[in-house]
Amino acid sequence: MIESHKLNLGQNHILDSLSVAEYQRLSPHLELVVLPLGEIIYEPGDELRYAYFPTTCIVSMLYVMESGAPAEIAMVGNDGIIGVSLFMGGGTMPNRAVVRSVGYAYRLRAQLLLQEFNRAGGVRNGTLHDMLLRYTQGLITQIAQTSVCNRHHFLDQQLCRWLLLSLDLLPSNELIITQELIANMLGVRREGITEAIGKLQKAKLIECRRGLITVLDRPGLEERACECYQVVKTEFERLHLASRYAPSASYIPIHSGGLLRNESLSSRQARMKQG
Amino acid sequence: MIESHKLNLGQNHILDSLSVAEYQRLSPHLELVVLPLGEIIYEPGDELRYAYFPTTCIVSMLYVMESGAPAEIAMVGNDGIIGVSLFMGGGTMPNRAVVRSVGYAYRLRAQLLLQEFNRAGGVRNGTLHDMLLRYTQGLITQIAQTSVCNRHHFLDQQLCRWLLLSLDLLPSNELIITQELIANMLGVRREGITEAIGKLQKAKLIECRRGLITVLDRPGLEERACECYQVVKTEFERLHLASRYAPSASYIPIHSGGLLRNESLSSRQARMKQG
DNA sequence: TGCTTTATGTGCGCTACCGTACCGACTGCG
DNA sequence: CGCAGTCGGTACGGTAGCGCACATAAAGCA
Repeated sequence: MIESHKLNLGQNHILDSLSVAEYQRLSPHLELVVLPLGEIIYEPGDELRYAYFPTTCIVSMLYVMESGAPAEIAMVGNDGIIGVSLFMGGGTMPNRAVVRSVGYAYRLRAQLLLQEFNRAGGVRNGTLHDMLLRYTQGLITQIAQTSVCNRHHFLDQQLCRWLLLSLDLLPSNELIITQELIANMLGVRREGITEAIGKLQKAKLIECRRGLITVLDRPGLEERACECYQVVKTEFERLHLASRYAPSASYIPIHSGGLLRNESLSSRQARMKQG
Repeated sequence: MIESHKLNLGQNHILDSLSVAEYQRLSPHLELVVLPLGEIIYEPGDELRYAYFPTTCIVSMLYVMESGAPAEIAMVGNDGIIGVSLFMGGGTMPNRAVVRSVGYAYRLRAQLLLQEFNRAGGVRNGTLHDMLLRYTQGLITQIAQTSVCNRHHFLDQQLCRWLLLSLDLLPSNELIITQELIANMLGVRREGITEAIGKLQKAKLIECRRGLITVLDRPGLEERACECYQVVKTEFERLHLASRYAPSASYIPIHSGGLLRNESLSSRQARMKQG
């Protein structure tokens, strides 16, 4: 699970923003790990032993209801960190973090993160302390906007928002995920997603195969999405938190050829379906 | 607007938790102010000149959509602070903060808050820095749970949650608010609220007059509410953030006789209806 | 007092999404 | 290859909440 310390380094936005001194202190302790689809980073109430800085993976923060039905609170990729409760002081969270898209992440022992977080002398600009809090503020906006979107917008608009937010965390224009999982994330029926995807396909915005969605027309998606996507994206840019992959004005589609395709999609996803 | 520095002091949970040293540094700069219904504390993008520590008022964080329709993201009372963006580093937020229930709050110049926040030596336990971050984590849970609730639960359940959360921020069992405003907060039709309130009245859980809701049976409300209320409340208690008014196990109803009734309900509320 | 404003209650057709059921198609595995 | 398991498409009745249009009632004001 643990790979070279050098490979792929510097792909997480928070790590990229560290001062030289901080980076030198932390980098020896950063371990690059692969996070497989369905891996649970923490459960409600779990004390974290590590914080994770995703580079190519995407992790969902899910609330799992008493009924067992999950709902996505927020998604975290190479723009952020998993383990906010560590430095925010709560220690744990009442939700679950689960890997939604295979990929790499750097992990750092909780204690070391805290040590660096609390180090901060007088000046804080550009420090880890500063970046982590700014990221957390961005997270608040993402969560809040999800709430608004849940209430007010049509499912196909929500799907556009969700696709775009996911896409911004990925290096290609392909999303490896089943409709059932999307339904879980958005907290709706699987059939509803089928219908919404059908609409987007008819509009030539996306193209689908089993467990794979290819975005054909990103600007078209943005146009069709509700305001929520832009609100979140603009706020992240303002906070200097935008993902390394997030395109701003112009957009040139990339074809990865599915480099990080999941080996065993089905078996892994079984774990994610329920509590 | 500015009242005695001593009157009513020590009713905000964050201020109450400060160390003696911190309290001594800050208290000379805390101004007790009345926040009237409908007062806008900040608009999206506004740089804050003051942070506010509510004691008896309730402030809503609203997102105002492009259509002009508002939706409540979170509510803040004597358990928290208005002005999270100050210490989180973003400076501004993409939402609006508006007073939903008249009352008092302590205000503190932004610069002084930041100064104290950044002071923190090695030990942080029990400091303002610590409390503010822990509160912010609680806020995240509240926002996230609102999102889940929006998606999954019936309107009358959501109303129960909302009533209970509001009640926990108030010293009596009376809520001074119109159905129209509740509808705005929950992001639904006014008629929907009328219907939901009707159900709760039939169940003898509440009693209503124009612009006034009296809670008759709190345990009944809790039973009828969805899990979301308990999740938020439990998390706030775990983080030592519970409002001074929030009852835990046992509950004895209080009759204030409507001490802080709004003088001109209607005119004020006109401002809140739209963008 | 009577008039105006504002809050609340009610009815009715509409629709986005739900719950359920079922079927075909793709994929991975022996 | 053929089978089993999973994924995706479709259909259909049900319903929570919407949009609209009024009616009623309570509070404020002159």
